[in-house]
Parts: sequence; C-alpha cells; structure tokens
Amino acid sequence: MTDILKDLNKPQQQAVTTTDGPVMVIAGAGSGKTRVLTYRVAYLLSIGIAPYNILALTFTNKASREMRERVASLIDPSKAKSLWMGTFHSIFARLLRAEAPKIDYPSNFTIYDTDDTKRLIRNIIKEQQLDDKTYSPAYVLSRISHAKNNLISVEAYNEDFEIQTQDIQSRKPKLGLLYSIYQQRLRKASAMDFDDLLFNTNVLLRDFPEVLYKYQQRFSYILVDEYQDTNYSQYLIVKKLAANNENICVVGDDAQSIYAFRGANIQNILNFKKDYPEYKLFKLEQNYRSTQHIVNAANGIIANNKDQIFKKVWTSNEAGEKVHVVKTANEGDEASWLTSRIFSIQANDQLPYSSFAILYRTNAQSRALEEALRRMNIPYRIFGGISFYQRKEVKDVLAYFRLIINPMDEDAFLRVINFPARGLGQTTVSKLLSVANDTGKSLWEVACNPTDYNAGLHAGARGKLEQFVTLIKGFGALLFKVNAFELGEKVLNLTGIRRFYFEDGSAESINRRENIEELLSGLKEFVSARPEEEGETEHSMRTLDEFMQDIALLTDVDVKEKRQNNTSDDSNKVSLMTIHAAKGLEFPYVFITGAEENLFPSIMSIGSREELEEERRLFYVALTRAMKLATVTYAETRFKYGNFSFCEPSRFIDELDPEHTNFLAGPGMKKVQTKTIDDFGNGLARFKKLGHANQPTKKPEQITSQKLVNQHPPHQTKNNLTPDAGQTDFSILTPDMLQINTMVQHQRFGTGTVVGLEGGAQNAKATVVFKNFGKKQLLLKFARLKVISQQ
DNA sequence: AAAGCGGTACTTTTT
DNA sequence: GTACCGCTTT
Repeated sequence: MTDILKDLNKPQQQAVTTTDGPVMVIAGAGSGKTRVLTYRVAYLLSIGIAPYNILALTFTNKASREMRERVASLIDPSKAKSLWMGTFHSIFARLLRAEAPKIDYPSNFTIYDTDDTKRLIRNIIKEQQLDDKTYSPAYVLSRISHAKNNLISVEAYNEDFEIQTQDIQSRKPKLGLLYSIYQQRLRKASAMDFDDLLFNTNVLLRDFPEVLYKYQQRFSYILVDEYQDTNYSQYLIVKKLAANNENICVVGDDAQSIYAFRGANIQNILNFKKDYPEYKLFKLEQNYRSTQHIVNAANGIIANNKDQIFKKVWTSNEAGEKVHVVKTANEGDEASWLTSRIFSIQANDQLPYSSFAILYRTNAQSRALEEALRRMNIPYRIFGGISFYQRKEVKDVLAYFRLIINPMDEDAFLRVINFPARGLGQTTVSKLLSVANDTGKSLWEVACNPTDYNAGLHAGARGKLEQFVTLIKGFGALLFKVNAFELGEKVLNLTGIRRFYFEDGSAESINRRENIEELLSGLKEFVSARPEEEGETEHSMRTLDEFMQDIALLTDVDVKEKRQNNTSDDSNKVSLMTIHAAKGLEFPYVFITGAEENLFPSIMSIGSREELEEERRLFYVALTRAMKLATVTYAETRFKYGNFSFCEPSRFIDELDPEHTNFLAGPGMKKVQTKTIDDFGNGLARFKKLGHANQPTKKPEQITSQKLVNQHPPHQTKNNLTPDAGQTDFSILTPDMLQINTMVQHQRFGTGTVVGLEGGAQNAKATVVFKNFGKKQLLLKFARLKVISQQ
C-alpha cells in the first residue's frame, strides 16, 4: 500500500494519510480530486479500518460507482463491497428504511421522483381551486424544496412571521397551506420525495439520540465528495454523524459550485473552519489536465468573482494553444463552423470523435448543432433529455409495481386504475377521490370496500373495480413468492399492458414496446446478477420490492451508462451536453457555444451578483473541461422562441485575458473588443435571505421577424378523406352488428378488424386493429364504422 | 375515447 | 419554435 502513495504528489499524499481529525481538501479543476478520495479510502482499509466503518458520500451514482471500482482495483475487491459508499439520497434512504417505524413511516415507503411530485402538487393546486399561473407547480415545488433543504418544517413555515409576510407581499399567501397539504398527502401515500429523504434523516437523528449514537459509532470515518454542492440539510446530517470523533474529510472546489440554484450552499465550505477550528486544510493546486493557456485563462475568469477561497491553480503541462474565440453570424453558422472544424482537426490529427465535446448553456441549443453534425455525417452522442425512467410507458409499468408494493401510493393508483382502459373512468375516480378526501381514508381502502363507504358506484363500475383490486392483491400475494422478473412478466400480461403496446404496429408503439422490453431485461438482469454475497441460501431471490428500491434513486445517466457498456460502439462520437452535465468530465477539444449575453450568462441570472458569479463558475467549469484546446463561439443573431434576436458577446469573453486568448476571424467577421447551528433554527434565517426568485432586470433586445412564409402548403394528406371523397355513406352502427373478427371500414383509419367489444347502448366501444393505424378504441356513437365483411 | 385546435410559457437540474 | 394544457368535436 505504501508504494501506491508514490502515485501522489505531496499535498495529495497528505490529504490521503491524515486520517484522523477534520480535513478539508480544496481541489482545483483537474487536480486529481477523485484520485485522492479513492486512495484515501484504500489507505484507511490498509491501516485496518473495517469497510463498514467507512461512509463515503457522493452526489451522483456515477461518482460512487467509479469510486467503488477504483477502490476495488487498489485493494481487496470483497472489502470494497461492504463500504458504505453512495449518494446522500441512496445511503440515507437505506438508513431510513431500517429506522422508518420510528418516524411513523412503513419501511416500504415509496420514493416520489420530481415527476410524481409535480403531479401531486398540480392536483392539490387544482383541488384548492387556485390559479395555476400564480401558483405554478414548478414555483410551488421549488419553494417547498428550498424550505425542506433548509429544514423548515410545515409548522415553522406557517408560524414564521417573515416568511408569511414575504408570501403575502408576493401575493402567494397560500404557499404555506400548499406545503402543509402536500406533506399530508405524501404521508398518507407512505411516500417521500427526494428532499424528505434528507429532511427525515435529520428528524430521526435529532429526535432519537440512541439512533444517532449508533450511526456515529458505525461511521467512524466519513468522506464527502463535492462538498461545495451540499445543502444545509446535507451539511447538518454530516455534522451530526461526525460529531463524536470528528474523523471527517470533505473534498470540494468552491470555484466549481454550480448548483446553488438547487439549494447548494458554498457557505458550507467556509463554515467548516468554524465547526472544526483545528481542521487541516490541503490545497490541490497542480492541474494535470489542461495546458497552461487554458489553466491561466480559467484563473483569470474566476478572479472576477468576489466569493472565493484563494488558490493558485497551476500546471507544468505545455503552454499549448491559446483559447480560441470565434464570432459567427447566427446559430446555424456557429454550428457549421465548429462542425467543419471538428472534422478537419480529427482528419489532420487522426483523432477519434470522442476527443471532442460541444457544450451549451441550455438544452434547446442542441438542435442547430445536431443538424450541422448530421449534415456532415459526424457521429455524435447527446447527453440529457428525457430519462428512461421518466418515459410514460415505463412509468406506467413502474406505477403498477409501486402500487403492488405500497397500495397506499395514491399517485400510482391514479396512474394505473384506468390504464389500460378498463372502464374505470373519470366519473368513478372522482367518486372514489371525494369519498377518500371526506373520510380521510386512502383511495385504496375505499376502492377495496366501495359499498361500505357508500361510494355510490353503479354495479358495473363496482364489478370492474373489484376485478382491478383483486388483480393488484393477487400480485401483492406473489411479491415475496416469485422473483422480480417473474412478477414483472405477470404484471405485463395480466394487466393488458403487453397487449396494449404489442398489438399495435405504429412507430410510436414500437418505440414504447422497446422501452418496456428494456425494462424487462433490466428485471432479468437484476434477478440473475446475484453477486456472491455472504449468507446466501438457495432460497434467496431478488424480489420486485428490492428492484424498486434499487432503481428509485437511479437517473438517466446511470441507465445510459449501463446500455453503453452493453453496446460499446459509442466510443467514436462527439459528445453534446449542457455544461452542468459536463462537470467532472474532460475532453481534449472543447467547444463552448452560445457565449452571448442573456444566454450565457443566462438572462435569469444577471439580476444579482450571486447568480452572476454562479454563471461565471459555470464558464470556469466549461473552460477547464478542455485538455488541449478550448474554443468559445458566439453568434450575432440567434433564433429564439420563434423570433430573431440580436446578441451581444458574453461578458465572459471580455474577461478572457488577451494573453491567453486568440480571437480568430470567424466566417467573415471582425474582431471582438476586447455559528453553532441549532438544528432547524439556522435554516430559517438562510431561507429568508434567499427570498423569492429575482425578477429579470433587463430584456433581451428582440425584433419580431415577419413570420416566415409557411413552408408547407395547406395540406392534403392522403389519409384525410372527406366524407364525399368517393366513399360510400358511413352509417351509424349498432353494437350487435359487430362481432369479434368483423372487418370494418373507418373514415380516417381505413380497414381493420374488430378484436374487442365492450359496453352497451350509449357507450358501446369497439377495439379495432387497423391495417395502417394499429389498434384503436372507438366509441361507436361517433366512429361511424361500416361493416365490410363478417367473420 | 381520441384527435384537433388555440392559447401559453419557456435555465441549469447530481437525487 | 415547440411542448404542453385544456377545451371542443367527432
């Protein structure tokens, strides 16, 4: 072990071997931060610390996975397995499951993601009959989230004079009420959102000293990665757990804090000094990643920030090329200029396309870039977008899983009760909802005994509801009897989801089908990938319940990683992503696009110094991703929200030191000018300071373009037959003329075969598979089907 | 039940 | 420009 210390420079070595007492490591970009963390863990193990006594907290699953793998390669892999290493959320979700009853939650509580949460909030706003412009779900959520991250409970929120005044002044006096109802509903559903995982951990550690003591003993060595990104709630958990022996090591870089908008608090770095006066500070200042010009240009940028910890990042790498700055006429030119540039560099230097990254401030910018890359036939990979687990079809299946595991889960219940359609529509659901709200019972409870609660359902609805309840109960009985994959298969088959997506031939359905297949193979992998862990009996089997716990805190990136490992051919592609997504990554050639005022820095952030400094740190992060060459591009005009707008070059371009910058002539362009925290108390003060969102002070200069001439003539699609387009009369049919297998003709969908019939009289419905349009459910009252042939 | 229409709003987002 | 929502029509 001692010889691996040779891989480290002096301050890195100190950061690794100073194991006892509080340690803070300020790690400049590219200075080997991850290396220090992994070596420190390996070092602790090598001096005899038991792996289960080490708690290592990261912000992403990816970071924790990488760290675990790297530790495993340095030392005994079996030891690496029993480390407490993971994201804040996953580690404390695990802890909460073990201790849930203490805070009145069942241990099978559901974790709501942002999507579920938004649905719930939207429903509450609607129920309260509030205007969803004043109370936009996104705003309400961010307000609640900020409160929770600063440990302000519902009670504290509603009792606090200043917060109340603020809300009244901004004419949103009901925020406190919404917060209160939201928390009630989560609890009723036995659900926690992401912020609750941390909030409730704080409650647990505050109210149960014996629990706190237990975990203080267990986690005798604590490491925290990306400390600059911790919020108050996370900060306090760490502080409490470390209070006993203070063997705590935090690693971060204040210059790379780019998540303050989500509640991260750089103050936590500065507070470290106060909390642990005898702490040791190590600064990693040697950059191993970038050229001198890049490092110096980046230093020059960050020097414009007032809030920072002094450090001098330097490198012994070659001087390299100056940072390039290029001006183009518009976003199309920008895209094609940089695309041909990438093409020529890779051709000249025989580089794989994976050496290049194109970064942008907002996802919307990717389109023009993608188009240019496609035109040039350059392979690329785009990061971000809709997460696998967020896709509708995947969420639908997962909602069944959630309901099986936790029938109290209201969001899941509402999501699946009529999917696939089983005649339990809006009317039935609102009846159930009103009973549930009136009696305070869960929807599930009411659905199980509709008669007892006088839900007022018709016999038909009652029958269907009973079928549905029985179906879910049946799955529930199997939860611990069959493995996750088998149960998943049963759910797909017996609920009709499989039929719903698989009999339909439309392109969209094929896509959805593939995603469902992917989910299934995920289940299969999960049940078969039983790692050789200690204490396994032949009975051991991985259940759906475990699967859901596993994926609850996974994100898009994690799924992609997995897929990538399977497919492999992604190595030769240009990477496109937001700067946020690029954090922690490095590329030989980096293009930073859209360096324009109001875009980067974002118009939303130019109102306050704090927010502007965050944008600047973002620019710093972008620059320091580059190993060999960083190129900054901007456009004179950009098509935004359907309008052309004129753009000013970003102020960050002016801040680039000319000594390290090369202003290239773009396509036909001229040059540019050049305290002791008493638990929940302190959060209140911090929260108030935050106040409400800043109003933008400046409007982008915009001209309204005369609308471009509509490119398509008024359409005359072939499928858009009018009744008089040579078709015979479509008479209204009565259901009894149809049977399974009847061939029918539809005005728009053409010919098809009846595969199902339901309902009678007014609401008779037929399920028809059309040759060209796939499966449709049609209300016969409107569909005007014509019988072509029987049988 | 599903499609079509018109109005509206829009950053970043590890969990 | 487009994605999304709610309302209307079939």
